Amino acid sequence: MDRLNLLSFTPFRLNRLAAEFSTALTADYARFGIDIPEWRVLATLGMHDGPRSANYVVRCTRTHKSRISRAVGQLTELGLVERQESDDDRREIMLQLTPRGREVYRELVPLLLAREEQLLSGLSAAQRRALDDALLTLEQSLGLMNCQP
Amino acid sequence: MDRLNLLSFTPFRLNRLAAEFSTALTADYARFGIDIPEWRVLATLGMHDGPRSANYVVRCTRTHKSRISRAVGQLTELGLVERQESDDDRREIMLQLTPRGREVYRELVPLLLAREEQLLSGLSAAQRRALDDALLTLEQSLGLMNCQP
DNA sequence: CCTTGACGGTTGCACTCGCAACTGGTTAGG
DNA sequence: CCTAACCAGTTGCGAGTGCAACCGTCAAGG
Repeated sequence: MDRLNLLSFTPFRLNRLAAEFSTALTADYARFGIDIPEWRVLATLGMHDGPRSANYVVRCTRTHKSRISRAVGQLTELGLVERQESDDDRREIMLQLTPRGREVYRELVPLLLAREEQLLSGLSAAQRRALDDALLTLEQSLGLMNCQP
Repeated sequence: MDRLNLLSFTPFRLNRLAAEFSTALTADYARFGIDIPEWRVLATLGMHDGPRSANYVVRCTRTHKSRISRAVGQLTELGLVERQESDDDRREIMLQLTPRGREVYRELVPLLLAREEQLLSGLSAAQRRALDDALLTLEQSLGLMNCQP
């Protein structure tokens, strides 16, 4: 076989599905004036209680540090995130949600989970488990799952 | 549960995996001086023998027409694709691979299939079937599978 | 100490992309 | 016919992104 069916080519399929999911979620972000990179910062900080360094967000989300830096700038401008330099390493910038940021997070999470549910609604429970399993295996084999502080 | 674990949030996971796959493939494209959108055009034209309209590529790949237009421009400049206006509808631009384009396609396909295989190598046969099944169901439920001429 | 290399974060720059406006061509309806 | 709405494809423009260079800080070794 010297031809390639684009529609069954996994990289293309993942790309297209990811794009579809992203644009669906954008509707929810937009309500709060933020976009994908800002959401990633918000989500990472929202997962924990204490502050986390910008670099931690970079490692967790596997997003380029310049993108994170600009997203953080945007979020502080919106008053959702606070920067404060670390005591033990003055290079690090520690980030944490402001009360308003925590509030936005709490409002946003159910919206996004509902959106995810809607997007996955075509899948049976078994299919979801199988998808989750396959994605996890891929993530591990590609080394995407290390997120230690 | 009022928190969201980003690492198990499907849109994020798809996005990250897709990005990982894309950058892996870029190494192969780059050898021929092309990038993702150019590859999509090449792949779509390569799947068939006769010429196809630019709009057909747009519908098949679900890529914005401006992106396709510029990709086609790039490919014609590289001598891999020929444009010719259609006889029965002079708005349409019919596209087809040049001999050189077909040659590049034939060289590129095995490289990309090998790369896909490498990326999926962590999955068992059953996992691959399950992944394929889940992706297909998602594609159908999102209406991504219509590609008629 | 001082130097050297590494690291966290920011920013200038070039590039790509999506949107919307536009061109030229087609179709339908009065 | 003629006009109006629509369609295929192109392009100008603004927004966002990745890269690389940069700044200030830290840690290791002489």
